[in-house]
Amino acid sequence: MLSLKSKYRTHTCGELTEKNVGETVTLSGWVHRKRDHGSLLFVDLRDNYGITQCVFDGGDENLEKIHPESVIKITGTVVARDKEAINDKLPTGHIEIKSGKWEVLTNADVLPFQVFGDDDVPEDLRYQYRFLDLRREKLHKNILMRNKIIKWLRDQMWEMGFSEFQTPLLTADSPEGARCFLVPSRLHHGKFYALPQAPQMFKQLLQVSGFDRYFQIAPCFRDEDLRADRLLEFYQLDLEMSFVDLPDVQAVGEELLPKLIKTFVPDAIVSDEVPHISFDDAMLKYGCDKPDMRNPILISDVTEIFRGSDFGIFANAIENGAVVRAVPAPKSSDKPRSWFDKLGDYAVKELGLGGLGYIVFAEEAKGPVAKKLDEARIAKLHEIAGDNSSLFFICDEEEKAAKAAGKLRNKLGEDLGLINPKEFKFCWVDNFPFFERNEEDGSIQMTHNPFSYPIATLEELDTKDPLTIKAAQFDMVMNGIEICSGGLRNYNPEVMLKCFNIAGYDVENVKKNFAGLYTSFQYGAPPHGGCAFGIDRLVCEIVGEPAVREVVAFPANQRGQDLLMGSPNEVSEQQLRDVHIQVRKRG
RNA sequence: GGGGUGUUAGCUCAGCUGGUUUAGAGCGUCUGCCUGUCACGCAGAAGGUCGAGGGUUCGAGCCCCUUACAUCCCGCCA
Repeated sequence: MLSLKSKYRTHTCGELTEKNVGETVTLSGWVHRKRDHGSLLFVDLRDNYGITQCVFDGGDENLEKIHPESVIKITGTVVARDKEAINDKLPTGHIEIKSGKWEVLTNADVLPFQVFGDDDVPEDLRYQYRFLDLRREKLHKNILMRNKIIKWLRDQMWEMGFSEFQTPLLTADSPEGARCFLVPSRLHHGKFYALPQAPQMFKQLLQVSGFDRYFQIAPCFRDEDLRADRLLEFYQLDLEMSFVDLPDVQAVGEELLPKLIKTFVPDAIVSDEVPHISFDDAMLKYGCDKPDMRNPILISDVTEIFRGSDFGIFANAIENGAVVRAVPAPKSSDKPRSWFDKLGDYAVKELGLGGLGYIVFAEEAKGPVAKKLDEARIAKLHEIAGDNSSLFFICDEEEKAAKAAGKLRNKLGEDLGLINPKEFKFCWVDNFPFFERNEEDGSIQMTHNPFSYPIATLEELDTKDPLTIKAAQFDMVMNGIEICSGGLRNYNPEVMLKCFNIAGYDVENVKKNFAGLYTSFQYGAPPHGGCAFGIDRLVCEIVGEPAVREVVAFPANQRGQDLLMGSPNEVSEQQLRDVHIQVRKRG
């Protein structure tokens, strides 16, 4: 390994121990903290590798005045600390540097916020001084962890026989999905490059090119509104394989993910099995397409129990096509009235429901809904809920009811403490519908990206109701977070044209929008499939950060600005002229 | 584009139902003291257009309206 020694240091700030006692050493780093006792001065010196305490016996007037975060070089002798003075919190806590000489390398001004400690600091200040923020312990650790995870993932992919590729960042706008970032072309008047939303077509072309197994730690760009878990530019572990069926692609995820968590979260309880859940089942039982499998609550459809009952609101709605979904809350029968009222508020405010009906199954069935139902119906509901539980009812049009029930399931799981944060559970969600009906104009459109393969023969595509056709497409979900999406690709030009045809596109359109890929399919394309893992989100889960910006060194803020570099910014008139652009007036 | 929450010292926050003349505390900064601290301690000082603008009121940090900014969510987006 390359030595870390230089004219600035003989050791790092994290490596000296009792073994080094008596040695004369030189350290360089940031003044983390000073403790001034008059004629005795302690300086904690920090670098990437750790913190070492330096003592100036007799004090030092000049050093006392220096600001924290100034960079200094200290030469001194390693001495063992007295027993009482040992600091077990530091790896170097058994020794200290009895200092002779020191020298300022660079001075720091008064800081806009403290590097030491874990004070809350406003986001905009943190971004404006990201280099200071990155010195702080938590963020510094997160970034180093990300570093290790990416190296580990890359090693795993190599071991599994994948080859690593780079694909263009200046490419063409692809017609589906998110908005692209555009880059004007200087050489081609009025034309634009687009930054890739993902290297989708390139990785497929690499399959057609015969490379068999592709992977890339790929930057992806999407010009959409941001969230805590979304960035303008983010990274995916992108992979693609030839001559595979769905289970072959999924095997990569099953091999990779549980092992990843076990490697980087030592106290995690990781379940190796990755159950398959169909999209329809996920929407019914979990109320979303990314169920958190740690949550034991299962949603039931109880439409038939309420049909024709005396509970008029539901019975009438059912006649008009609504469904009723029941969400059980285990061991909640002793909750006070206020708990139920709060959930009712939540349902109205957050879920947009008219209200939240419920039955409490204590000694007897209680609650306003129970009064309206006969014994037989109550017995059936009791069976679903279990003893000492309550059952919440959501009645609405199917998709809305399912989604609201899913959100309630998540909230109950959290509120009732049913989720163990140390646990990591996975599942596959598959059998997504290939087509869906456009709510606005009633037309048939593709649900997923246009590259996925239908689970249907050409003949079935011709004869079956398109809405019943499923896609060879899957998501991998970890603890309720979608961490991977993939599937088999549509490599057969005939099938591809048929699918586009059903969605209302003609041959010319396909040839135009997918020119390169479509052409390549005319010359022998292997059956292929692949997927992509969201690296930023994975790192978040591993280090326990809810926000993806906490695991990226230089993220844009929620408005897509980089306050440190000042992007996006205006450019000169000449630069605009070079790329043949005129900025329109606002409004 | 829409909704929730927030904005008081460099930073974190308190400030009751609108009414102690001078808006408080901790951290940081500055000055002084301190030989065993490691969140060092002690004494003192500086530091405020209460985001901005308008309104209600005898009186507004607090109530109302407008607006800016931040953040989280919906739409959008894998």
